[in-house]
Order: sequence, then structure tokens, then C-alpha cells
Amino acid sequence: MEKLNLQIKVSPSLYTKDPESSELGRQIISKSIELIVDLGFESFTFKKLGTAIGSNESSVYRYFSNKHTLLIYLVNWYWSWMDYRIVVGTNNMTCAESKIKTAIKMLVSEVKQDSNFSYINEILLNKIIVTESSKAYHNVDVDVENEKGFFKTYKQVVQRVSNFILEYNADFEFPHMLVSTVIEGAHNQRFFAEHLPALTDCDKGQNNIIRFYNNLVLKTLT
Amino acid sequence: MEKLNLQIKVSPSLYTKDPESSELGRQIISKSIELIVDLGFESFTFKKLGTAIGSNESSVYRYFSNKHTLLIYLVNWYWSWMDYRIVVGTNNMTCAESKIKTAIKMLVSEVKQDSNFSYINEILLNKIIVTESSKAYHNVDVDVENEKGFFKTYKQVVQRVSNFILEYNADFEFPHMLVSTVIEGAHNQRFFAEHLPALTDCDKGQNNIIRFYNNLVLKTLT
DNA sequence: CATTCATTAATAGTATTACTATTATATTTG
DNA sequence: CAAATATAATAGTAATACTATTAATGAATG
Repeated sequence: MEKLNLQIKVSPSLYTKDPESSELGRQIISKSIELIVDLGFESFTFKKLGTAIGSNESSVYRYFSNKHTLLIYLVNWYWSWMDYRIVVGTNNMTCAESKIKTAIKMLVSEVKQDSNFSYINEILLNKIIVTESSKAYHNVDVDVENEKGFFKTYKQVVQRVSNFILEYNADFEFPHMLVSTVIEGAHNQRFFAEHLPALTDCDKGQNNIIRFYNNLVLKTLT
Repeated sequence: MEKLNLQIKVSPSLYTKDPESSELGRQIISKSIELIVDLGFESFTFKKLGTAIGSNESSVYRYFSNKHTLLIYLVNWYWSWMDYRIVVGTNNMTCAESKIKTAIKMLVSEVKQDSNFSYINEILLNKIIVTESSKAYHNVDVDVENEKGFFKTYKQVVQRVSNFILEYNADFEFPHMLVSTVIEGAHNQRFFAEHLPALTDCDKGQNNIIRFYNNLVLKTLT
């Protein structure tokens, strides 16, 4: 695809100062993605991040009040980006089945290439989503944070794909359950394939995940 | 069911000193389950646990080297217990479909009643599994810990149910994927129903989760 | 009955984390 | 140029996740 002049807009409630607004801010995002992948979210600290970008811990705190909200920012960026991809990818399609398959493919596969959004490495960000994103909501503050809109973009994607499901089969009772099962399930399968192969069957190749979930969704909807 | 004289055996590699071997050890298990449910795993500390059982932080460390291994212990206890329930529940069944449905019901529903294992509250432990268990493997040490057998009992359950799947349809390519998708998916749905209802459709009643996954599994297998 | 042994409790201490606060120095903008 | 703003550097705090040491208790054994 050719280069477009696009920017993912992230809700201002998710940062103290907009990281898009300065070079330092963009470096914070860019480097935090690398560091979280390398160290894991638990071992990632603002001190390490400050050092890695040749700056200071306290400067990072001017953008994000803690590492949890930084993760929330990244997760929201990711789902806005994914939503954009799904919308573009299914544009002009009339066949509900094709829309579903297109969405599944995007939600389920490894991200293969960089896109229009320069300082964000989507391949690495996708790895963070697979490994760390459930930590965004598996905590005691989930209800408060949900009210603040911290999970809005994820819900938006689930809603969008649920609509495809209902286009395909208007009588299906559980579209959201099906979509969230596929999304979270696929993330798990990719994690299992790498670390706990006894829990999956996709060691033989990534393609199995797409085939498995395509088959699962379409059969469930008949 | 009548009372049986059973004890879940947990691998010695999962503790420093066997908590079954003393009253203090049993209290550690019992109270840690309550505290993790109340505080969430992140805010749970051995100091708080020590205080809660009228003992000392350092005494807890004699049983478990850190709170992560205590979580691993609880998770393994849970899956051994679940495996036992599935084996008993499907015993004497000849019909593969019935076995599958029985297993799904056990894996997917809220735990309703206490069992034969006195000092462990399975209802609360089930809540920990739903909310916290993915933290047992979503970390940098997963490969090392997998080699040490930290996830053995979970894998065992997945294997057992996968065998029912293959009994029902010997040609199905992805039994482990299907089973782990259902187990993790159901946990997510229960979490979503309580905290992020936009991601699910089971707000109307728990039963939907069983119906949804029964339908999903049986249709996928045709 | 005294000794030893294991268990537990109590205390103290360390390194690290997750911040907050303060000041100094750049940089931008009006 | 002056004023406002952003950043860097430093220091400090409370809490966490431990480790180490010593003391008290109790049970088993000779």
C-alpha cells in the first residue's frame, strides 16, 4: 500500500501530555515498545526507559502517570489501528462471509509489515498485544478504568466484527462472545505455539490458526 | 456427593515446604486464596498474608519462595482437582458427545459448591483462575518454568478433553486448540460479563456461556 | 529429665520500584 | 528581549520483595 498521511488519534484521557506532540514523546512510545518486548512488562520501568532514550525518568512521568497507563495507551493505539485496517480491508465488500474472513485474518495473524505510522513498530506492538494486553484489564481497577474509557477502542473493534457476524446470520445470539473468543483465543494460540506447545496444534505453522478460526466461526454460524 | 478421603497431590517442585504438612501451611493456602480474591494478585503480599494468619512474613517464605510460585501451586491444585472431576464425571460414559458436554460444563461454569477438600474454598479458587491464572504463564520465565513442570496439570486437562474430542471425531485436526480456546475463552467471558459486558453477550445469564461453547464445539466438529 | 532438633516468630536490613518534589537549564513563543 | 514552557538532574519517600539473624517454642529421643 502507498504511504498515507495518517495519524491514529488516541483519547487525551490516556496521557498527561500528548506523546505525539514532541520528539521526546514519540521516542517514549517508540522505545517503550521495544523495551516491553525485550524485558516483559513487569521488568519494564520508567527509569530504564529514561536511560534508553537518553533522558530522565521524571521526563517520562510528564507524559504518562505510570507504566500501566502507558500500556493502556499502546493497547488503544493498536485497536484504533486494527479498526482502521478492518474498515479499509473490508471496504466495498458486499459479501458478509468475505468481511468476516478478512477481519479474522487481520485479527489472528502475526503482523507482517510496517505501515504508515512511522515511529511505531506494529510488529513489536502486536507481540505486546499477544503477551501483555490481558494485563491491561486483569486488575482491580478494571471497572473504574472501563468507565474512563480505557477499553473503548477494543470494544469498538469487537462491535464492528460483531456486525459482520450479524450481517451473515442475523439470528445468531452471541456475536460478541464469538468475536472476543476468537481474538483472545488467537492471541493465546500464538503465545502457546511459542511457549506451551502442548496447549495448541499450531506448531506446524501459523496458517493453522487462521484455518482453525475461520472454520470455527463459519460452522458456528450455520 | 458423599465425603471421600481424598487429597490432591501437588508436585514437590512447586513448594519449598509442603503446605499440607502443617496447620500453618494449610492456613497459608486457605488464607492466600481469600486474600488474592479480595486484593487482587498484584496487591497481595506475603507480609499481608502473614498478618492475616497471625504469623510472620518470614514463616510464609519457608513454604513458598515467592508469591508467584504460590500462585503456580494454587493453579496446579485447581487443574488436578478439575481433572479428577472430569474423570469421575465422565466415568462409565460411552458416548463421546456426552463426555464432551460434561467436560465443557465443568470447565465453563462457575464452581457452585465446596467439595471434599476441606481447607480449600473451590468457589474462590475458581475466581482466582478466572481473573489471575493467565498471569501464571504470561511472563518472561514461562519457558524455564514450563520445563520445570509448572503447567503440567493444565496440559493434562487439555489432553484429556482433547481425547474426548478425537473420540467424537478422529479426523479433527486441532483438538488442543479447540479445548484451550474453550477453557480460556470461557474464563474471559465470565470476566467480561462482570467487568466489560460490551465484549460478551452473557450478561443475561451464566447459562449462555455453556450453550455458546457447547454449540461452538459440536458444530466445529461436524 | 535434659538435649537436640525442627519449626516458627520477631526483628532488622537491603536493593529496587514507583513514584513526588525541587531546582537548574534549555528552548520556544509573543 | 522577556516570559513561558519543556526538559534534565538530583534528591528523597514509602512500599515491596526479599535475606539474614536471633530468639522462643515444642516435640522427639537418648
